[in-house]
Amino acid sequence: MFSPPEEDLVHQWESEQDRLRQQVVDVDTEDWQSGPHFSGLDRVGGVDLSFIKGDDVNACAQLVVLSYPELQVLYEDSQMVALTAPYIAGFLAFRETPFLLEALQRLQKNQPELLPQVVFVDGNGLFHYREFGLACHLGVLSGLPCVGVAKNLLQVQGVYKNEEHQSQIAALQRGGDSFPLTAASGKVLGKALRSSDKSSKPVYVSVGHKINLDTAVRLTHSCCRYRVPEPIRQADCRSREYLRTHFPAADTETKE
DNA sequence: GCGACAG
DNA sequence: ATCTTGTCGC
Repeated sequence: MFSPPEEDLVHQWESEQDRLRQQVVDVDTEDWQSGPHFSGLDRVGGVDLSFIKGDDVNACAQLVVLSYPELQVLYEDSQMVALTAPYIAGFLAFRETPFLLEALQRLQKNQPELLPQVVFVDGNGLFHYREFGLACHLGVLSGLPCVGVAKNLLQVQGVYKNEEHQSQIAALQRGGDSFPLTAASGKVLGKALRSSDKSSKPVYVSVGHKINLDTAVRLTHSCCRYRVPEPIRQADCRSREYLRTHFPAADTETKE
């Protein structure tokens, strides 16, 4: 009768994820996705949030739009926001999505011609406890194609970071090589991708919305100058720089 | 108690 | 997410 507040919150969030999950489209829906070189794709977006050390409330929400295939920054939006939801593994979207959506809406209102045709999200999509990670959440709520790219492996649904996984990583020879992340159910939830020849540590790609897994993996590889896809890397770099210049040493603030 | 735990 | 410099390697 009196369950802990956080437990109630989690239950509420789980049902919300179950409801929204039915709206995920895990196949290609755009013309540019069919071609071998994504002809027709001109703009790719990237989103990220950066925090001030020791402050888990105030963050800089970042949206960038890059040209494709040049990967030059066409648009940048940095906005300080105050997060309300706590971070709970499996529910990252409830903490970050509202502010990423706001950034996309600002762009649609001010320069709709620059709206990205696909958005790279730092985090997972279908590769998730309940197959509805941040990339799916943002995709469904925005209606835009989204790709989830996580830098670390989430051990879910029977996918483990064991010796077998390590050997599969070792077998990735060149940038573009990948192997599937298969759930105990047999469903492929995502792929581990060697994003460049240089980086031996893979990134984990999964479908967010309106794109199929193999297209998502090919696209991710084509957007990588370094290990992390350029849209996400730029969003990360620029949001961190924003915090550096607007909140210099916010940690060692003079106190009496 | 121990290990996991996207960002 | 953030705490944190240099360092080993190509």
